This record gives sequence, structure tokens and C-alpha cells, in this order.
Amino acid sequence: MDNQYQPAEIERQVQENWTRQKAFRAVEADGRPKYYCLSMFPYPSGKLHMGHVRNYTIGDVLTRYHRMRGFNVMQPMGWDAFGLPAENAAMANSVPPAKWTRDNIAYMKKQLQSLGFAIDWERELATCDPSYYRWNQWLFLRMLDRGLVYKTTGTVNWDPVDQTVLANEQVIDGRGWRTGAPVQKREIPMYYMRITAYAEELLASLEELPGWPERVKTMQANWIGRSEGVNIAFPYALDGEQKQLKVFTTRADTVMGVSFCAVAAEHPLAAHAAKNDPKLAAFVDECKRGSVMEADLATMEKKGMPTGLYVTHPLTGEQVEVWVGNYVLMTYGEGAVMGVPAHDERDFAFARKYGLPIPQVIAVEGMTYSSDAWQPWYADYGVCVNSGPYDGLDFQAATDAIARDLKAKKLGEKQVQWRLRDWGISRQRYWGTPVPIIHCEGCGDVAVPDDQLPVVLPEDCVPDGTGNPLNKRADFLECVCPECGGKARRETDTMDTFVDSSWYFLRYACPDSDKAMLDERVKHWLPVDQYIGGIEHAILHLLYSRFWTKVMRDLGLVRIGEPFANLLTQGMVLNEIFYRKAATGRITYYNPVDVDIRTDDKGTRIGAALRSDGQPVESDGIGTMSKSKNNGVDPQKLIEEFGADTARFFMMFASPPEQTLEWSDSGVEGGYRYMKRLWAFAHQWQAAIAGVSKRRNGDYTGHAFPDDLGSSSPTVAGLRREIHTVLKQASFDMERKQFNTVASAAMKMLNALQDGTGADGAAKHLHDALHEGFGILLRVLYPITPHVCHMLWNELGYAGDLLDATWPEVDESALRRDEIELVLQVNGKLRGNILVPSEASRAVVEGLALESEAAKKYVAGQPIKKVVVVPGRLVNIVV
RNA sequence: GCGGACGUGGCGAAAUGGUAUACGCAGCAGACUUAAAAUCUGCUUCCCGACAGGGAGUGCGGGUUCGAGUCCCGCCGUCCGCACCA
Repeated sequence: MDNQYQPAEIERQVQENWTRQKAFRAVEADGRPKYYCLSMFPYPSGKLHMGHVRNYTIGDVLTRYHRMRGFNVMQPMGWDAFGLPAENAAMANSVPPAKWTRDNIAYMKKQLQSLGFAIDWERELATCDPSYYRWNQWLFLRMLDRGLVYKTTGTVNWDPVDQTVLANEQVIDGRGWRTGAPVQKREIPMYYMRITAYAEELLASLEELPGWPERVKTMQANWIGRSEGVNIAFPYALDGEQKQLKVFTTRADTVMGVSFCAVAAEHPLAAHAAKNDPKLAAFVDECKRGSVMEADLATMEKKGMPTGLYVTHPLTGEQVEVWVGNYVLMTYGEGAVMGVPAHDERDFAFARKYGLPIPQVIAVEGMTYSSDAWQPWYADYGVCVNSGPYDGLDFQAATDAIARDLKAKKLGEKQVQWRLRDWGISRQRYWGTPVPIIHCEGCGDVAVPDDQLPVVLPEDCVPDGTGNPLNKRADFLECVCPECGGKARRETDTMDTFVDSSWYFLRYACPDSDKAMLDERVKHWLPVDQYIGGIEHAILHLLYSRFWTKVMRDLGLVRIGEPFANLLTQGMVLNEIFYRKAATGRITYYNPVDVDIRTDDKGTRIGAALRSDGQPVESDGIGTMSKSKNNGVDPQKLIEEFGADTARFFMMFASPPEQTLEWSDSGVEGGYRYMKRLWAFAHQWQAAIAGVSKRRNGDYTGHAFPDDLGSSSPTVAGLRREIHTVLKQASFDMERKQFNTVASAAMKMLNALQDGTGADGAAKHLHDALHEGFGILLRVLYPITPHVCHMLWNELGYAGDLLDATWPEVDESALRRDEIELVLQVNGKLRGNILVPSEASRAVVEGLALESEAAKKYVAGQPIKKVVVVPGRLVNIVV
């Protein structure tokens, strides 16, 4: 091999070797424990971005490391291939989404392969293949049978010019992204999955996931949003009929302080009252039209109007006026609230504004109430006052008593309320899984029989932005009703792409199963032992996947209730943002590769300028790589210039996996320098290192260094001590997935080996120590930069294939030394070092410490209160 | 507003309650070179000091401990998530 480091050539050869021997094929029948390592599959957008490189490198390091630890590892890969961008690309280039998607898959697969990931490509799947999505349809129908799928109306964004439904991201400032027309809301029939039926379990079983980050679990728990309270009915008569206004409250103890009720603009009562009141109708209309951005809602002024309707307080019998409030959400609870102004900040503001009474019903000891201004304690738990029979009761006792009394009157009871809503899966789009339903005039909505699955999506459509092209396809639309045999029309809605990604990790176990959704092999591989992906999927994707797994368990398809045992959420890849603001106010962003940084002679930054014209540019700080900020770096260029190993090394070295990673060109070059240094060292000492294994007919990889060589010279002993000390740290860091310090460890090892040869190149047994140390280095580095390690392992004559090597063992005897240096502290302050025999007892160490010069100087005759000895570390003299 | 994470050199970062700043980047000096690049060697937290040496130091204030970047309490700041949830 060349003495020059040639990554392109090395990586090509090594990858060919792996492909030839099918090195990463995962087979079930195997005595080893299994390890299923999964990275979130990519959307085939065209080419890989840095986030992918980081994600898949983390997965690959874990994959290769666990193989070294004796696991039977499966690392699959596939494509989240349905979705809107393909339709947009189709419109722009007049190419069918299917072709665009498959071309992208082919290109991105090549990119992934060039990075040398240990993927079992035989398990590859794409969600746009009928062999995959037929099982979306099949499970949809099973859920329909069990009432877990149902049909009802839902609200969508409607573009009146293009006559099409828009996804949320296609609505910009309330207007259609293509037409600029104000978006309308439309109620259309949609299919929903009853995820709320699993709310309780989805929340409770979060506790079975110790391998998940706390914050992801918190986000999921907040999203599910369980609250305990009481449902209260306020009776009223309308058009001679007895009715009830139902509200939900978590503060039933304040019910005696109700001075009004408020309903959402969409509430039936509001609509009814508005019929005879044009001003109210206008207000209701205004509320409905108002911004749908929830962040805006929170800061919006609280407004309301009375409906003129009154309801009866369920306990006092008093008449309570009903208002329409712009802050009441139709989508939570019953769309109505009771107003207790004295003990709810929002209700307080509302009551003050409209002159409603604000009676105190909760007292907190030592606090004085006044209805003039809100005080935070008003919302605290306390003791009931002015509450008739409930006076003196605390929160729990009052809630219990009130719930009991309401229940006796059949006007309320305790209830658990969820924030989670059912999952609407219908999309009025072309490029997705067809919903397997047939509409028949006589029989209504009819399920497609199993033997007619899959309902195949025609792949030659080119959307033009004006509605779903399936509506123009007679060959798709026209069909026969499975029940009556008459003419019928096929459903053209497709499924949310989150459906596709809710079970792909199960299908990897048996991607070729054509008789059933899953087969026996699922039992072997699942659950996923390690899942890796972006934090942006912390809620929806992970929640839907957990939901589907539980549904499939209840259908007898899998045994597990939770799909992902351990979750690693990788940090984002950031880069600096540079821009110029023109006099017109227009901002232009410049890619960091085109910008030069100017520094003073201490290296402190003083400015930045565009290379092409030398004029200054402003920095907008560090942000996620994005097209809009023009701060992305193309991984392809990185691989071509430095090779996959350097790309992988930098990604692992620059920061720990869960933290953000800042791009740095010079950091990449540092990684490349290390690769070159490694290569050069191996070739400089090749004869020595390889010679050892020839001479001794074996090597020391996986074995302790021969006893007679251990302490042959200070150089050798020192080198071995350093290698094994660093190895110990690297093993610890690998287990806790802190890969940046594993990369550091590899660098330290090379530094130690170089120092060893420099200090005493002729030391006895130095070659043995180099052979051992370099073998350890190659195995520590192998999960991160497998190509160069594989090549050097073979060239230097180490035994076997590095693919089958085990993680190196620490030789504790190499760490041993006769004398150790302890830190000497006086009153916790560092005052020097002392040398003590490594086997010295506590008393001996104490004695040596007290006799030392430093101790005498700083103790200076003061009485000694205590001496703390931490074996192997320090002595602290307290005076 | 609620919840979470974080705050360490010029920069990315390390430190399993025990020598803070490992490893790398940038910078400075030197070697090699006609020269540059590449490569190699050394230095590089701050302050005082010519040196020897001394002092300060992990956002700020307090606490626990023989000992705190690390644990606890209170502030300040940054980032992220959720957000009129009754």
C-alpha cells in the first residue's frame, strides 16, 4: 500500500471486501444475543444532508461496537418515501413523484454506501412499494373492524383558486403558498385513528422506558395531557326543552364562586344565540376567523359577549349568565368553562373587563383578598369560604364533597380529561397510501376485501397543484362494489405519511414476508435495542409508533408493547450564518465557505469578509444548517475531498451525540491530519509492528502482554501504562455513548505511541509494545473510522478480520506502578505532590505526607485536625 | 406563563465529588525549505513578576463537604419544547 494516505482508494477496496463477504447480513439463527440498532429512515429528498451523516454515523458506531462486544447485530435501512415534496418536485419538473422518488433513493443509497455503514441492505424497504403499503391498508381495515378507525368530519385548509386542500405548511400567513389566495376552512369527511383509546397506557408505560431521555418522556406526557377534575352540568331550558351546559374543571372546590359561564365561538349554544342577535353573530364570526396560531391565541386580549341565555348553578340554584369567550377552546373538553374570577387569572381579567361579580371562595392563611387586583395566591389551593356547606374544607375534601353532591343530583362526577386528540389520517393528496374504501350508492362506504389488497396507487400521475390527480383517473376511480356488485367509486384520499413510519421498524425483521404483515422473525429482533434520530420526532412519530405497536400487540401481531427500548436523540448540525443587509432592507445570506474570517495576532476574531469582493459581512451567529440561511455544507463534497473516515471522525469528535454540533472546516482538517498521521506512523513502524507477530507466531490482540515483557524498561512500561489507562477511559466512554472522548482517546494513543518511539526507539521490547498498543488503537478507532483501520489491520499482519475482532481488554497489570504520585492538599488547597510506594498503607501515606516539605511549610506548626487520604489520588491535611 | 436543558480558555470541548481546561482548532515561536504549502518541535486561562515564585479563576450570590465545574437553595443569561388545556 501507498505510503501516502489515499482515502478514496482505501475506502473503495475495503467496501468491496465487505460487500463481497456480505459482512453485514443479519441472520436470526445465531447463538449470540441480538442487538437491533436502528436509525430513523430518511425521506428521499434528493441527497444526504449533514444531519443524516451524523445520525447514521452514530448508529454505525454503536452497531460495530456491539458486534465487537459479541452481539448479533442488525442495522437495516429504508426510505420514508411517500410525501408532499415529491408532488412539489413533480409540479416543478413535470416528472411523476414515483420516478423522482426512486431516482433519489438510488442516489442516496450510493451516498450511504460510500460512507461505509454496516447496513444489511437485503432488508431495505421503501414505503411507496405496494408490498409495504398494502399492510398499511390491511391494518387500517382491522382497526376499522374494531372501531379503532372511524369516519367523521374534520377541518382542512382550502385553497379556493387551486380548488385543493393545503397542508399546514402550505399555508403562509393565512394564504395559499402557490396562489396567495386567503385560505378557507372546510369541513370534510375524514378517517381518524382512535389513539385516545390508548391515552392511559401511552402515558403509563412511559415509565417502562428508562432508556429514553427524560425530556422526550416529558414532552410526550405533556402532549397526552392528563388532568383530573370534575364534569359539571349547568341545566337550562331552551325552546321548552331541558338541556345541560357541560363544563370540565380541575378546581371543583371553587364552584361556589362561579359568576358566569363561557362557551367557545363554535359551541352550539353560541350559534343558537347568534341567530337572533346580529352583533353576537358578528362577534362569533370574528372569533372563528381569528388567527389559528396557538401562540398568538395565548397573548390575545380576552374578549366576550353575553348570549342572553342563563343556566342554573347545579348546587346553589342561582341563575348564571352564559357568555361567548374568545379564549375558550372548542377542542378541549366540552368547549365550555365555568367562570370563577376570584381564583382564575383569566376569568379575573374577563370579569373585571365586563363588570361581573368576583366573589372570594378560597382563603389562604395570612393572605388578604381584594377584588381590585389579581394576586398570584388567588389560584393557590386553600380552604373554602363563603361556600355554604363546604366552608372549611381543603381542596381534596371539597372536591370529594362537591363531586359526591353533584353525582347525587346527576349533575356531574369526577372525570379524567385528556389533551390528546384522535389522529386524523386522511390526506387529500396523491402521493401516499390509498385509503382502502369503496363508495357505493347503495351500500355506502365499503371496505376493500383483503383478497383485493393492495389498492395500488397508479405511479404515472403528475400532480399540477389543482387537487388530487386521482380524481381524474377513471381507471383508479371506477370499481365494483364488493357487496352488491354494482358500479362504485374508489376513495381517493391517501394516508398521513406518519402511518408509513409507525411500523417500518417491525417490517425490517421480515421485509420479504408476502403472506402476512409480519412473521415469526419479529419475535427474534424486536424490540429495537437502540433507536437514533432527531429530537424533532420526540412527539408525533414516536407516539404514533408506540400507539401502533400497542394496537398490533392487541391484534396478536407482536408481543411487545413498546417498540424502542433505548432512544438517543442526536443534536442538530449547526453552522455560522453570514449576511449583508442592503439599503433597501433586503438581506442576502452568504455561505460560510465563501467567507474569510479575520483575526488579530492572538487569534481573536475581529471581522469577516466575503472572499470574492473583500467587503465585510455580518455574522448572525450560529444556526441549524438550512437552505434559507445558506449555511449548509454538502456531505458529498466532504467525502470526496477528505474521505468517509474523516467525515465520520469529525462528526464523532466535534461534540457528544446528544449535543448540537458546530461545523468547522479547520476541525475537519484536524481530523484529516490525524488520519494521515495514523497512516504515516503505521508505515514508518510497519516492519517493527508486523515483525512481532511473525517472530512470535501470534499477536497480543485479545491477550495480556507477556509477563516477562511487562516492566522491561521505563519507556515500555510507561507506554503500556498510558495505552491501557486511555483504553480504560475509552471503554467507559463507549458504554455511555460519549463518542467524542473515544475519538480523543484514539488521538491520545497515537500521541503515546509516537512519544514512545521518540523517547527511546531502541528500548528492549518496544516493538512488542508498539504491536500491542497499535492493535488496541485500531480496535478503539474501528467503529468510528472502519476503513482505514481495516486496511492497516491487514497490512500490519494482525490476526483475523477486524470485523470479527473483539473490543480490547484492559491489562490491569500494565496500570500498576511501584511508586505513585499523590496530590498534597492543605485545607483543600493544592500545595504540592508526594511520591509514595503504590502498596503503602494509609498510615504510611499519612506519615509521608506530614513529613513532606510542602506540608511543613503550609502547616507551619498549626494543630492538625484531620488527614484525609484518598487512595491513589490525594492527601488532604486539615489544620 | 409552564416544563426541560445548558452556562468552563480566543473557539469546539474534557473532568466517574478528589491536581480545572485532557483531546483538538486557532494563534505565536522555531526546524526543514531559495520560498511557500505540507510536515515536525515547543509555547499558549487570567493578573503581578525579568526570573524564582505568588495570587485569582468554571455566569452571580449563598449552602452542604476535609474537598464543589460537579450536590442543594436563590438569582441572571442562553437555547429548546409546550402554550388561553379551564
